[in-house]
Amino acid sequence: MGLKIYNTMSGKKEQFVPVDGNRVRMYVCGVTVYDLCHVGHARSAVVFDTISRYLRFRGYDVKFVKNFTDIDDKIINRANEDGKTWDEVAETYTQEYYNDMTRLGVATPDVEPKATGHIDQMLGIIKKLIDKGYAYETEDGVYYEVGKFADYGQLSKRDLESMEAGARVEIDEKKRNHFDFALWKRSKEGEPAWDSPWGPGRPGWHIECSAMSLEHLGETFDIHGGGADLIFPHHENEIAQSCAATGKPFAKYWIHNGFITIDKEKMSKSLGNFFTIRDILEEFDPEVLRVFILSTHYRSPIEFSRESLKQTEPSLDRVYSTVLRVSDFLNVFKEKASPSKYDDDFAATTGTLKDRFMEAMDDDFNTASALAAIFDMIREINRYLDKKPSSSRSRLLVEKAAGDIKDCAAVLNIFTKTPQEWYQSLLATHKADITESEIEELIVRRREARAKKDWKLADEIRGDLDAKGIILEDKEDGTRWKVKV
RNA sequence: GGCGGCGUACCCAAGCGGCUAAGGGGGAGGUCUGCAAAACCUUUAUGCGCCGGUUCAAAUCCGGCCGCCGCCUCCA
Repeated sequence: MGLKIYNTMSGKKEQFVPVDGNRVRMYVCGVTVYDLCHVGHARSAVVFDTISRYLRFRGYDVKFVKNFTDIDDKIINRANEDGKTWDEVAETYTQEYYNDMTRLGVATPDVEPKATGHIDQMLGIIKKLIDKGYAYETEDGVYYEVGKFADYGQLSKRDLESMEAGARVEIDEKKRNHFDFALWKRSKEGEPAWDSPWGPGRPGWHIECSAMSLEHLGETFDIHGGGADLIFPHHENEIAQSCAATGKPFAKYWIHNGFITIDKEKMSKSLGNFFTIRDILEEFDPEVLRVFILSTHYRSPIEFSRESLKQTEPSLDRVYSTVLRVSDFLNVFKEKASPSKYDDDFAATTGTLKDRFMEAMDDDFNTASALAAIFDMIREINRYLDKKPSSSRSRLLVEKAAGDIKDCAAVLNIFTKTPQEWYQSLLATHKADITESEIEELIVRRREARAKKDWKLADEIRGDLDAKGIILEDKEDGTRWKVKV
């Protein structure tokens, strides 16, 4: 079978075959560091983080590059508004970005190039494009002439004529075609500038990705990703620049994630209908957001709401509850019985998890279906533990099943906490009006009451805790507290 | 106007021609429990926006219609 990936270029799922043996080189467009990230950015980051993790899990030797756009108009505007310099703004929001990503469990890519660190490479490409006749100079700077690139529009499936008809942009007389785009912008007085053969200025947006992918991954690489809104013009323009400059194919597979919507509309800065990552993480554990994102296929839109996030919480709780149950089982395990048919049945279902998980992930990274495989296994474990197994095989079987779940969950980078950490996190995000030690204290008092069969007091304590969102579970070896979800 | 996508139970969501339409949440009933909780069991879509068509067979393919969204301007 093997891995299949939906390629925006062909509009179909294709068998994934890397350009160079087992090596996979992928480039993902990162963020422009001029403001805090919202959950739309979180989705893109989580999706490509998961894709890179799965490729590694699949045994590929992955080199993952994700850039920072640290110079552009939005950054300059922000700097002017805040009375800071452009690089202070970029630095501030780069740090904020790391802050958010760390909490979301998004691994740091192998290389995180910055646009301003690759000005020379950009100038080199621009020069090449001018020499080859793909670019021209105006009084504003240097522009790419889209009409010169025969395949222009191949990714976004559009042609220049039909775009002209619907164009809503003002016509810039200095450009030969209004879809021609800036490679180099001459700086105005007081704006940040770098020296170039065309005068002091700054790079256009698209050229940075061509330069950084070329520098770190070479002329042709495997995967290029980003949000679906980057298909046009950004990725179309990257293709035009890179292919024209190198004469080689650019990226082999184009992967684009769908949007997060609010009231069916795309979440975006300009519409103002966004939630920042940190606002959401005030109210929810990061894994809740991560599972919420991965519950939907990466290309489909996700309607965002707190209600949906609240619906996701119990599903995580179910997993942690089982994890706790498994460790309790292993801790007090004593061999008593001989192997039975329950063991055989459980062994049979246990063995299928990874296969089902991989089958789902192989099918264009179907994380929703992959999660279902994990939940099925959670049920199987619970079902098995309900039988109070105690054969010599039981211990190994449960350990194996739990280990498989952990392996699969590691690809999605979820269920990484201990149950204790999970409940503590819920205590914090739910803003429960009680501390852990207060809960422990009440549990002790209730235990004393129960020992005296004072059910009235015991139930009163349970009731008080319940009112504060805390649930008690009486087990053979003591009482556990959980946060109501 | 051009191009792309979406519409599956009370909610979220897989499914891409063929086993009883995954999985999670919620509801109802039950087992277990001092009472609970958790867990498990049963149940909750003869039907997948609507209407036709192709096929032995369609949520899945084709045509039409309705509703919604995205890109074409910065945008993950």
